[in-house]
Amino acid sequence: MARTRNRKESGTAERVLDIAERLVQIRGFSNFSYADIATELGITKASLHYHYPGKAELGQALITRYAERFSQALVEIDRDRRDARAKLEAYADLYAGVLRNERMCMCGILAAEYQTLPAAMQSEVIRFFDENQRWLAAVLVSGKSDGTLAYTGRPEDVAQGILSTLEGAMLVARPYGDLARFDAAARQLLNGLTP
Amino acid sequence: MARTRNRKESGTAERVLDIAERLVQIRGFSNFSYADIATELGITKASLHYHYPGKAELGQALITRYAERFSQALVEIDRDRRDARAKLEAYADLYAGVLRNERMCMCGILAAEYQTLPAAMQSEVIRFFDENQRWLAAVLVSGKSDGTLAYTGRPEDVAQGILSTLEGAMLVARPYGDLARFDAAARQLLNGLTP
DNA sequence: CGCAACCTACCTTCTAGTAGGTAGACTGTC
DNA sequence: GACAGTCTACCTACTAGAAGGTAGGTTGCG
Repeated sequence: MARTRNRKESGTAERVLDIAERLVQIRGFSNFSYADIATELGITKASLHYHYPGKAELGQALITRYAERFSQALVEIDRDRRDARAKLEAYADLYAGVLRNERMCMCGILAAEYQTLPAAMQSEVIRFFDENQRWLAAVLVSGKSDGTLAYTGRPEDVAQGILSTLEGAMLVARPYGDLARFDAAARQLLNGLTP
Repeated sequence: MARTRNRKESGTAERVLDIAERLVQIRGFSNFSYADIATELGITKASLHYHYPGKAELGQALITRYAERFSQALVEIDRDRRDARAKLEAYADLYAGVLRNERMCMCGILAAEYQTLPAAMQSEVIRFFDENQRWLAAVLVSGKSDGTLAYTGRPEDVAQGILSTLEGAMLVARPYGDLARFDAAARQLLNGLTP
C-alpha cells in the first residue's frame, strides 16, 4: 500500500495545476502558455500534453479544483462560525486572502475573458458563481433569523450583490496593489448589512 | 472649410478605434488582433500600422478616447440632473447602457488583464478609475448637503465602493447575459445610500 | 510634385498541438 | 525467478497557423 503510494504521488499533474492556477489568477487564461508552465516545471511542452491533452482540458481541471477547494472553505466556515454575520466576514476574508497573494479570483478573471473561453470552461464559471450565491443566500436567510444581518429584498438578489461587490473590489484593487482599497469596500458592504 | 472636412474625416483612424473598442470590451485587449480589425474594416494589417504604429499605441488611443467620452457624460449628468441622488442613478445607468450593448466597461476588462498591459495603458486605466472616484466623491459630498444621500465614512472610500460594486456587477452579469442581474445589484447599492 | 493612405510581400516569434521514440517500473505466465 | 509484454512519464523534433511588425512600392488628390 505504501509502496503503491510512493511510486509517484509527487504528482506532476498536480504541480502543473499549481503553476497554471497562479498564472491564470495573475495574467488570465489566454495570457499564459504551455511553454510558460513547461519552463517553470522543468519539463517539455509535450509532457504537458500527456497530462492534459489540450489547454481546454487543463482549464477545466483548473476550475474544477478551484471550485472544490472553495466549497471546502465554505464548509469550514459553516462549521467554525456561529452566526451569519461572522460567516459573511469570513467569506469576505477568503477574497482578501486571494488578493493578499497578489492574485485575482480565478472565476472573476475568467468572467472577464468569458467570451473567448472554451464552452466547458464557461459553464464551470457559471456553476462557481451559482454555488457561491446559493451559499450566500442561505447565510442571509439565517442571518435574518438570528438577527445578525439585516437587508430588504430577496436574499438571492442580495447574495448576487455581495458576490458582485467583492469580485469588483478585487478587480479594481489589484491594479492599485492596494489591499486597503479592498478592505474599505468589504467593510462598507458589511456595514450595509448590519442591523 | 467644408472641403477640408470631406477630404477625409470619414476617419479611418476613428473607425479603427470603433472596431477595436468593441473587440476590447467583448474579448479583452489580448484577445483581438490587428488581423481582426483589418478584416472587418476591409484594409490590410500594414495600413493599420500606418495609423497606429503598434498595438500599445492603439491601446492608449483607445483608453484616451473612452475616458474622454466618459468625462463628457459626467459633465452632462452634472448639467442635467439636479440632486445628487439623481446623478448617482444616471451614473449607474451609464454602466447599464454599456452592458445593454453586451459589452464590459473597457477599463474593467483592462483591469483584469492589467499585469500583461503595456505600462502606458496601465497608468491610463488607473487615471480612469481615479477620475471616476473623484467625481463620485463630489456627488456624495453634495448628496449629504442636499439630503438626497446618506452614508458613513469618508466619501472617497464610499466612492471607491460604488465603483467596485458597479464594475463587479457588470463583470458577473455578463456571463449570464442578464441585465436584470446588474440592475438588482445597482438598486441594492442605491438603496444602501438612501436616507 | 508631394504627401496621405493605402498596398504587396515579407519576417520573426510564439502558439497549441502531434508523431514517434525511450527508460524504467510493473504484471502475468510458464 | 526469468522472460515478454505493457504502462507511465517523460523525451526530441516537428508542424501549421497566428501574432505583431517592417520594407518598400503604388495610387490619387490638391
